[in-house]
Amino acid sequence: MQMQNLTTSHQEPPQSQETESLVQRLAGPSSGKAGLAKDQTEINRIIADVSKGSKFYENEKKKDRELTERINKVLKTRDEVVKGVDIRKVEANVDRLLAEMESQRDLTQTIVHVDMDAFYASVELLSNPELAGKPFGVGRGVLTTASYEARKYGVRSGMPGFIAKRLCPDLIFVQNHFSKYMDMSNRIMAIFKRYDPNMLPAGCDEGYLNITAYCEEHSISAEDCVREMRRIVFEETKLTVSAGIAPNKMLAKICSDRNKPNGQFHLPFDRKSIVAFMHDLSIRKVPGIGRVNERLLESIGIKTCADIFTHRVVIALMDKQFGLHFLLRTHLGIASNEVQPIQREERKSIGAERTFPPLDDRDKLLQMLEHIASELESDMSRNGWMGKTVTLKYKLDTYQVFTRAKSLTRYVSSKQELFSIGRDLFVAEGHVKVRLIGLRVTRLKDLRAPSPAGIKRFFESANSSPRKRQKLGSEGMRDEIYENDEQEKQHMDAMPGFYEHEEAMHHVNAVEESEDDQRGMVAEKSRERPRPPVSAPARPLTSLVKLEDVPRKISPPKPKPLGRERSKSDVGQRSKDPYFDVPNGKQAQVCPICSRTLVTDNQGLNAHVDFCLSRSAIQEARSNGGGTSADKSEHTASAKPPFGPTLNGWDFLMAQKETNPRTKDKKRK
DNA sequence: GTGTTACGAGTTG
DNA sequence: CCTACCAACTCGTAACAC
Repeated sequence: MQMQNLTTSHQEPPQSQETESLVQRLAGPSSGKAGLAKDQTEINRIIADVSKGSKFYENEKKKDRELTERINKVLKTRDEVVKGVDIRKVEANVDRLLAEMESQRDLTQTIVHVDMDAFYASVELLSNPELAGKPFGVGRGVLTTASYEARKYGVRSGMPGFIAKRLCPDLIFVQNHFSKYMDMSNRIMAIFKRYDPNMLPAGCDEGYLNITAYCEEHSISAEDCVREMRRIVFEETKLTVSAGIAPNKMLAKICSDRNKPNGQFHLPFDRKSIVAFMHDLSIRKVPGIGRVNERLLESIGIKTCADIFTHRVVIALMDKQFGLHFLLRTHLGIASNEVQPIQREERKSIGAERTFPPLDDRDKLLQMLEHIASELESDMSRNGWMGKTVTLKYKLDTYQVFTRAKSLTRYVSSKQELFSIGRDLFVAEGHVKVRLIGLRVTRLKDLRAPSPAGIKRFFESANSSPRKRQKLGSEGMRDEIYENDEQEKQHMDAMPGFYEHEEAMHHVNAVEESEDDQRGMVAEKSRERPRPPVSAPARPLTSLVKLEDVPRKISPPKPKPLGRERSKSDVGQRSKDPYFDVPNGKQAQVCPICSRTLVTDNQGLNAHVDFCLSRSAIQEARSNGGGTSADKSEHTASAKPPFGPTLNGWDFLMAQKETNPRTKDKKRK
């Protein structure tokens, strides 16, 4: 929902480059969204005007600049990488990969993505019919959603209230009523489950279903089935749903947007139609491609999924940056069609954070932090988690975000421990003016044993929605900090969707202790590792020094993805650039995909030597053993599609040629 | 060499 | 009048410590 407001730019006109792309950035997801807006450029202008000069704006400007820089590097890399390679050959190899993917295409499952129309707004409408036909937004400081009338003015979810008001002076603000949404969500999901008990909720207002079996059993067509489902939802709740029917999740999701308010779209289940469908599709529509990747891809000429094919050679040569595998699949319209509820075990972290009016009073901030620690504690105990790494996160009033982590030898979850660790981390930062502070715990241990009967584990009690509960609860200190906690409530209600559901799903199993798995006990020593001596100044500097002004030596820049410059803590450590660190190859060969030189080390791991792969990457690949995360070697997707792959580029290669028999052994490790 | 820690970036709803 | 731009989560990457 939100702040993708800062979409991207097209080739910015020469005049004021920055401004152009910035204006777009500040503007809106517009590019994608269906039928809104009178005149998007006018809207963009207003938004830019209103934001002008704010800290937020300045920060966006900076980020925009950084992105532009990053793009330039990408282009440069491209020019280098293209030199001297046999384009034809690369092309042929990619085409082979494509053919292989094509042969894996599965059209047997009927997947549906259902998506409620303006969910919160619709729910509000039910209890307040007065609002019918009027432009209104739900939420206060930040809108969680907007009625369709409001959208015509360019008002969107995630937009700050004051900007919305500017765009639409008559805008009515309605408060969030969270529990209502949750109740409604439960009712709706229950209906969906009649069609697929195994459905995958993906937020409180949407989900994926596999209706293959249902249609079969009831001898009904997919379209009729979905129509009926939508009708029933409407009859039972008076809310409308849109749906997409397709052979996999990605396509279904895109399709559900096609006839958005209260409609459905069925994509024919044949290769030709699918490829045609993808042909003109903006890559931005593809789940997993956000505003940054959109711009990155655009810079090499890719705007639509058809362009992926056109530029496949460059993508192959720069797999690392773009993710060949993922993009090829996208081009073909191939993605996962697996639908099943999220399993509890999949959770990797749990946290809490809070935004407030910028504050630099240490005591108040610590109070805040303590409060967050206690929220987190109850969240964790309520849901049965403990964890070994605690991460502090804070955002300066300049919107710059930092995280600081501390790992422990034991699992923690109590407020006391969380707070004291968080406090230490925070205090070490010195004097800072902050607008957000939060804690997150990772390396989790699940206190609720893997349930033997994993079936009933989801959704039973969705209203246990912890986050909200807590926040509504105990707010002793808060009043001291907040003039009125209106805004605060607003945050509480800000984005309930997904996580609440997940929590809900997790809620069920009985608590039972599992023995302390000591797997992670090893690096005891390393945890005690002192902070890099030089790093202190690297912290966000308090006082008057703006971060950008701090000389590099002292405050190294944030790493930039393409050729990472090394993060703060690295200052003064190694001096070589690991990015170009060439592994000690035992044998070299020609990469079958891109024809660059390929080095294979004595462990059977492969790397291209002209760029990208560092030793640690190799190490990681090695330690990854299974080759799941897509063999960190090259030619695997680096873009992380939310829809799981079925085959990755490297596997394919390996299967193709019997090279490196050892690779396999090693991988099985 | 292996395993671990730390931090920024990116996406989503 | 002023209002003042999210939260949760995952991933990739580099460095450290034995």
